[in-house]
Amino acid sequence: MARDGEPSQFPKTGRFLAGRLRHDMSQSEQVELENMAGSIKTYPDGHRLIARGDVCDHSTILIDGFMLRTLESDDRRYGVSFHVPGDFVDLHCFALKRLDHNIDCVGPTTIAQIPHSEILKTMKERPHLARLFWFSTMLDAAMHREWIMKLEQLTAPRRIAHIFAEVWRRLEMVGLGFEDGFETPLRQADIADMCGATPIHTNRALADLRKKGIADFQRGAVRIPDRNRLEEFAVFTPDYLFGEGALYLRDYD
Amino acid sequence: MARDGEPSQFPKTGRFLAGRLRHDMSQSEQVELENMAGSIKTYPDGHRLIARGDVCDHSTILIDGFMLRTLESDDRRYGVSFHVPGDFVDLHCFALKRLDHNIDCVGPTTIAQIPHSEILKTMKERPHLARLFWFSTMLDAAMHREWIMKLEQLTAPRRIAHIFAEVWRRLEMVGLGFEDGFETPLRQADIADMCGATPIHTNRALADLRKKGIADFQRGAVRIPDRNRLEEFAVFTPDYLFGEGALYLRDYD
DNA sequence: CGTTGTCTTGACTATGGTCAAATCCCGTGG
DNA sequence: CCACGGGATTTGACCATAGTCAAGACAACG
Repeated sequence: MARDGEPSQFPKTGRFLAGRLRHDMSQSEQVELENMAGSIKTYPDGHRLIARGDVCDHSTILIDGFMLRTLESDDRRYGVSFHVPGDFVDLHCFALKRLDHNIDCVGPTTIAQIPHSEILKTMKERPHLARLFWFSTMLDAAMHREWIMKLEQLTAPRRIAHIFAEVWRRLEMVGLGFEDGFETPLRQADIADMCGATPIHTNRALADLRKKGIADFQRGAVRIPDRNRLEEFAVFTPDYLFGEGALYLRDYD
Repeated sequence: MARDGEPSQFPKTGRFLAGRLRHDMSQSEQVELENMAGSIKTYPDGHRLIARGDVCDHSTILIDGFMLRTLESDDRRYGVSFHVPGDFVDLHCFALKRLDHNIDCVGPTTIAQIPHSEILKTMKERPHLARLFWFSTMLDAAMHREWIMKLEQLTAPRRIAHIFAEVWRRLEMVGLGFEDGFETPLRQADIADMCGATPIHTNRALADLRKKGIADFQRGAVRIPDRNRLEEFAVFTPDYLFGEGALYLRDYD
């Protein structure tokens, strides 16, 4: 199943850009990146790795587990994006200095951190690798945009189906998908936060997906009998993930 | 009214990052940027500058007028973000190569374009300026995130109020706001596209804002009697714009 | 003046929120 | 092994927000 991203050779950063532009990284860039990453750390479910407004001097690569980017308002938490292994979750804050959002762990997670001084050095000495870093943050922006459209376009059951479709694809890109779905520590309340619905409505929407035979979400795993049916229901087109497809990049220059 | 951004000295790029990190640009960087920009062009209302999937070898700085980033699905147009003068509207595509979205003109617009070869040179020779470019794209991502939350959190009248509050502030940052509101060529249908509502519902929501005395949107201009009331109604906090406020950046390093 | 696009209004339906309560699930302690 | 407790999930009844279809008013422009 694992296609790209060699976690064995590069245990900390082997999944970075897997399925996208990893093929455009030279061996020496891959080694360089791996060496930039500091010691491996683990966090429990629900841990808030970074809070809005924190000044940060390092960025985090997610090795194992899942994370949620969140914003808070009126005592409610809103999910703005979801992260899977290989994602450079807060590279944004290298350019922004302060992060405008929180980074929350969903389930137990394993990470490594890269000091911003290393990234600055990369910008000065390795413009090609720097551009790949930039690319990875632009990928997040493209996913944000797609999600904005989907929030505007879709009803709750379809929004949830869209989340499932996207996460499944992204997990496959880093070698973590299964034939019939994927594993996830998400709770219904997390999904509610992610699609801006109440937990109660989310519950009914999940029941609807189950009844329709589109997706069966149960404690820790999503089973999807028919990918086409799911993606059609969710009006999901994977181009914006910049994997294979209409927007796929062969390489730079 | 104009605080930052000196369009006289730098007619093409003088508003870039005005109100944010422009103070962190050296005189030589400002000159360099201005020189990178090609000839000035104008486009009519509704012109689609770039379409999703286009491969681009230059990026556009908006000098005058307004633009809308849009995505299309099921024959409907969805606005994902709005742009004001000084915005580097499609710098994203330097890193992404193909753009995942469209760039549409709202009203007549004036722009200049910067070839990607120049930006590549900047990355190799001027890492500090390159980082400011990156910053400006991360600003877009931060605005996307805020908008995701607002879509999840707010009803239609409040969404519209939020758009007004944000656009007003951003126009002020580049010296184009007025005491009591701002001018805009937006139609009700555009606002509908931007907040994911039907034109009919948007019309009622605008009537609601008018009745409440929060904002009066009329052909080409928005009049806002009381900023505090608008921002409170919209649950608007300007931090995420990275102007003055909790997330403000003094400078890099 | 009529044509066209934009805006406005009305009546009805569907999607999602709120409050309240019941049930399920699983780890803990007896 | 079984009762207990707390979090997570499920169900029901009712209300609010937003979409749909249809039609009318308004304004700008020829």
